[in-house]
Amino acid sequence: MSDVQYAYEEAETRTLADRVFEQIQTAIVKGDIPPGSKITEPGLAKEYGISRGPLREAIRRLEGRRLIKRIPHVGARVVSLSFEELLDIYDVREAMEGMACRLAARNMTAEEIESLRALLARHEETSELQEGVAYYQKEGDLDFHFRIVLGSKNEKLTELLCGELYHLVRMYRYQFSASSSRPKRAFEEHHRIVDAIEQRDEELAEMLMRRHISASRKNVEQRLRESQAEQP
Amino acid sequence: MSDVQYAYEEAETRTLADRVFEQIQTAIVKGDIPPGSKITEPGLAKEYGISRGPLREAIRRLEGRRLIKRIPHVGARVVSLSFEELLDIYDVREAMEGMACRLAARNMTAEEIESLRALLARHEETSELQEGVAYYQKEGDLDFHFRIVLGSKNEKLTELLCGELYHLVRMYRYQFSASSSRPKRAFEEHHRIVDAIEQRDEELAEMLMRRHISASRKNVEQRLRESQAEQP
DNA sequence: CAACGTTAAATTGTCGACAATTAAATAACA
DNA sequence: TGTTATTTAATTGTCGACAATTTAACGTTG
Repeated sequence: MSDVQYAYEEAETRTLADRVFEQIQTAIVKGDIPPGSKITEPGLAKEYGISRGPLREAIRRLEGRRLIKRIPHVGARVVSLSFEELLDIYDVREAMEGMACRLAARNMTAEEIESLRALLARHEETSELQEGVAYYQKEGDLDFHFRIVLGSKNEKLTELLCGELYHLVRMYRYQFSASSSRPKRAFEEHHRIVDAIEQRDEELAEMLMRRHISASRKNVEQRLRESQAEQP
Repeated sequence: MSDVQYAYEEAETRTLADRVFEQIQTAIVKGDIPPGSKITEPGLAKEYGISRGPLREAIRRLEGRRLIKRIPHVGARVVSLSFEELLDIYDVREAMEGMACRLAARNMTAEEIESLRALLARHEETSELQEGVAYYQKEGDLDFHFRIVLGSKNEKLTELLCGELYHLVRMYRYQFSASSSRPKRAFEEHHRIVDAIEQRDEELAEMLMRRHISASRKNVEQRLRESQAEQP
């Protein structure tokens, strides 16, 4: 966590509010501040060693990013997604990442595609070693999707997906994690997607990505309904 | 501007920062504060009659919403989109509104569909009266799209489109406005979209919406390139 | 002892003052 | 006259104090 390793000459020029914004954001995304928690200003201010002014600015920025919900004169809480919202995210991802994949087939460089292939190969190795460890697999899965979004070269698409939706996905990655039979399927699907991108087949690339996300949505939906039926 | 007309018993409970946030946002979206303008804190604070504290919080929230870009120790500016970003937005809209239209065909109530039909009828009237007035047409066009997004009943989709992208569309509605031949076509397309929604034909609804947005993207792209060629 | 009202504590909202940094204006020099 | 230093002004960043509101704790009363 120390900044020492980055021995930049350019002295820390960022603002306190900016740094705390990122710290709180990663804390939320990593789960250190769980969904639904209350954000108390004096508490966090003391924790981060700053006054309430910059802290409030950081909170307002997170509010704009929809990671925090605020009620006037009452306080701020980390967002907490319902089952419906969790599933809603999949539909949004299907639409946007489908488009991202189409654009990636158009705009990715040969080097980027090759690097994507290498990433898949690494995943395949580690997943052979650690069977069923869905956690690592999930982070790797996001890496894959992340690169394709970047490959679209569409700034707005990237902002919305990487700067907003993926935070939520990471927050709820436990709920998002697929069943033990999915990973193998997912790998195959990833490979086919890269194939389509490499062949510059935009339509196929979009279709495969949409199916891929739609399939994991169905998977998660079923699991959610099961766990919901257990404890009503 | 007086709040007197709203004789709510619940006294104005919102925060200064909240109100100013909305005021600045609408000022930006309406063009009163044009793209690229500098936001000076003392200036706006005096204009809105508040201190810099709440004003800064409002700015940070707008920064989170990506309507303002800030550079530490230098200042904040209203975002300013390049041609590429302007076109990028169309691709994002094609993807998200296509999905919204698919979901609307699934989830819109009969009343909502009827109301949508009525809206189209009103537009047809006014557009017959005022030929070629692209401005009104454009606002009406957004109304149409707005309702379909709401009809999707997907909260995340609605947040991202209505709470983020549409602000940019409104900001640049002048550049976004189509050529004089488009409105007639657009009307027909709108009608077909409503038909598909009414028939609960999800695939067709999505496809028609995607074509609709893709067509106006092509239209705008051509116009942008022309005006770009005139003054390089 | 449950429900209500009152008081006390804690939290949020707002402001003005001061420090730090950047931008502008002026002066010095080639 | 044009360019670089230096000083000045303006703007941004941070803090602590106080007011307003909500939450909690407490005691009262039926």
